[in-house]
Amino acid sequence: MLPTSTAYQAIWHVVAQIPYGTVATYGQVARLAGLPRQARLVGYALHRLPSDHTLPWHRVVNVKGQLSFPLGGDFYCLQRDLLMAEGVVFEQDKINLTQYAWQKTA
DNA sequence: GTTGTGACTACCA
DNA sequence: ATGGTAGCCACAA
Repeated sequence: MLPTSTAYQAIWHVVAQIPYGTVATYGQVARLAGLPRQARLVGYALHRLPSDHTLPWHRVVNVKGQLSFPLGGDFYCLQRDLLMAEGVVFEQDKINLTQYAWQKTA
């Protein structure tokens, strides 16, 4: 399959395409990036973002519609704020995926 | 080289 | 519904 660096770029490319005000799951991003079953790698790719990133990483959440951070943590609050700034509503620390999930570009 | 960990999911009890 | 387990893969120690 693709070299690791290329896989990261594919992931970043997909994340960059997530529309404003919508979210995608790690698994979905992995699939769209041509990396099925590698949701974990997506998390890793985002964790390993270069310093000059300008990527909407906050639009990627886990399949439960929750943030993959400890509740109340710094990253948690940051991601939540960024999403709320885009009009995404949190209900009980969760997002309604059926409403905000990214419609895969046919 | 092996082992453990992590911004994950799917499957099964 | 909830909780444990297995599969995935890159990376640090």
